Amino acid sequence: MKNRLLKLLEGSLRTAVADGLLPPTEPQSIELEFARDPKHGDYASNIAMVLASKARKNPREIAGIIADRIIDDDGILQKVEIAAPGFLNFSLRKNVWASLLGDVERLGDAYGTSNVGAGKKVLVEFVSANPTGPLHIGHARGAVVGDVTASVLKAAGYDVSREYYINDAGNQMNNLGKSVLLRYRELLGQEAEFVEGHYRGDYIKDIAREILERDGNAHLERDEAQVVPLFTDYAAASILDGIKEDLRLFGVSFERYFSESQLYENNGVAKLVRKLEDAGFVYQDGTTTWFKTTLFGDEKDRVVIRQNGIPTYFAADIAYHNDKFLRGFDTLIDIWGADHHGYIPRMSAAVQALGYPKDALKVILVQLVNLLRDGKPVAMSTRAGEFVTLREVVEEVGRDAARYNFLMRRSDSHLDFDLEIAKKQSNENPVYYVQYAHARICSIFNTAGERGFTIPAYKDIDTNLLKLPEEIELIKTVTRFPEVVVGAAEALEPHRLTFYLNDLAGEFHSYYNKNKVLSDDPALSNARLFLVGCIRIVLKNTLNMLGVSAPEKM
RNA sequence: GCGCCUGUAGCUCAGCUGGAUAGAGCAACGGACUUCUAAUCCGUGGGUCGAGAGUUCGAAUCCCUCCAGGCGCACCA
Repeated sequence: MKNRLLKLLEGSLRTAVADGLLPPTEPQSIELEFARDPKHGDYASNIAMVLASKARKNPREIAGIIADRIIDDDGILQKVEIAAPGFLNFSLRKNVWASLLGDVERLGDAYGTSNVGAGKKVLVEFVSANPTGPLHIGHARGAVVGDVTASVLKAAGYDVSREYYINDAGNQMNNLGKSVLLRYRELLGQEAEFVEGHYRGDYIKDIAREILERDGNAHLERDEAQVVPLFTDYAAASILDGIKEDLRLFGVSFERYFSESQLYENNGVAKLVRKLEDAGFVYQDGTTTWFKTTLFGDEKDRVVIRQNGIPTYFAADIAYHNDKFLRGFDTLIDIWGADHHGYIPRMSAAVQALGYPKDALKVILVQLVNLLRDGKPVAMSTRAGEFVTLREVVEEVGRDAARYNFLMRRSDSHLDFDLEIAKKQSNENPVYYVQYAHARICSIFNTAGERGFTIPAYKDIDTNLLKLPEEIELIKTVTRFPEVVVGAAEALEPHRLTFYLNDLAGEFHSYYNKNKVLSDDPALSNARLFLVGCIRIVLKNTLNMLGVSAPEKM
C-alpha cells in the first residue's frame, strides 16, 4: 500500500518538476508514514516541508502543487488534505483497506515475509559461550535475541545462517581440565587445592565421576601434562553436549557449531597473520606481533601474537571472521554481551583490513540481565559455580514466557528478569495476553463450526461490512505487519515484534469485548470471521518468528 | 582520566532513524461475566522527556557542555 502511494507521489513530483514549479528531487527523500492520529488520514507525507527551503516557496503552497498533480487512476484515495504546517494527509477509501486482507489469506503462513533482503547471505553468530560450564541466564537473552533476529531477517528475505563459535582453544580450557582432574583426585581421597581460575561447580564433580567410573584410578599416577588434555577434551565435549541440549529445550538451533581450535589446523591463524603482515597491517615489535588497529580508529594497536609465540584470542577471531567471509556471507552479525563493547573497534578494524566494508560487520550489544526473585537479586558467579542455569529457568517459567520476556526490551537496555513474575499466569505477563488472543480466536472458530458456519473465503465476504472504526484499525494493524517485519530486520531490533503483538492483541481483545463476531446476520458474521481469521494468522506468524507457541486453547 | 550504553508517568519500559496534542503495561481508584474463553474489557487520575545551551518550519529524537547510574579501557576470553 505504501509503495502504491509512493508511486503516486513520485509521479506528481515529476509532473511538478516538468512544469517548472519545483526543483528536482531524488525519490529516496520522499517520506511517507502511517498517520498516528486518524484525523490526519491514513498516511502522511512531509515532503512539502522538506522541499520548502530548496524551492523557496512556503510549504503549504508546495503541498498544493503536489496535491493537484496526483493522478489516482485506481481510485484508492478518498481525499488528500493539506494540514497545518504543510503535511499532505492521504485518506484511503475504506474498502481499500479491507481489500488488502486478500493478501493475508493468499499468503497464509508466508504473510509478513518479503524479499527486501534479496537473498543476501547473512551470518548471525550468537551465544558462543565457552564450553566450561552450562549456559546461565546471562546467555539466555543473547540466545533469544540472536535466534529471533535471524528469524526476522529470514522473513525479510535474507539468506540467514545461525552459528555458535566454540571458544575451545584458550587457557581456560586448560583450567577446565585441571579442575576436573582436581575433583577426580578428590574422589580418590586426595586433597584438592583450587586456585583462582579453576571451575568449582557441581557439574565438574559429575564429569570427574564419569571419568572415574569409566577409567577407574588409571589417571592418578600419570603425568599431569599428559592427563590434563584428556580431561579437557572429555569435559569440553560433555559440557558442549549439555549446552546443545539446553539450547534445544529453549528452542534455539544452529546451522553450525564452529570450533575455534579448527582455525589452528594447518597453521591457519599464523598464515592469516602473515598475510596481514604482507598487506602492511601487522608489524613485529621485538618478540611481539601487533595489528595496527589504530589505522581504523581504535585507540591503540592490539597484540595478535604474544611474546610466548601463542596467538591471542583476537588473532583467532580475525581468522574466524575471515572464514565467515570466505564462506560467502555478505553481512556478519555478532551478538555480544554489552561488557564486550570495547572490542568493537578492533574487530571492525580487522574486517576493514581484510578488505571488507565497515558495515559488513554489525554488532548487537545485549545488556546483562538482572535476575530477580520476588524483586530481590539472585547472586551469580560462574567461577564459584553459583548460578541459575538456563535450563533451570526454562524448567521453572517455561520456554514461551522466558523467550518472550527477553524480547520485551531493546537489547541495549538493562533487563530485570523476575522469576516469580515470569511464572505468573496473569496479566502481569504479556506473553499470555498475546497467546490468549490467539486461543480466543481459535475458540470462535470452534463455535462457528458448531453453529454451522463454514470458514469464509475472501471472495465470499462483503468487505464493505467491515466498517466500524475498530475494524478499520484492526485491518490497518494487520496490513502493517509486513512493514513491521522489514523495519525490525533493517534495524536489527527484534523487540519491535513483541510491541507489535501487544498492539494487535490489545486491539483484538477490545474489539472482542465490544462486538460479537458470530451473530444472526450471516453476511456480517462471515466478514468478521474472516477478519479475525486474518488476525489469527498474523498472531501465529509473529509468535512463530519469536519461537513462542500459539496455543489453540488456554 | 578516556570510551560506549542508559536517563521519558509512582514502578518497568516503548516512542517507527527529525514530525502534528509524548504512549503502553503494572500499581491506585471505579465499573463490566444467564453472552464467541473475565489469562479479557471500559473509565479516572498521573509528565520540567536528567539539566542547560544550540541546529530549523518543527527536537524525547541530531550537535555541544554538564549531572547521575551501568559497563569497558590486557600479551583474558
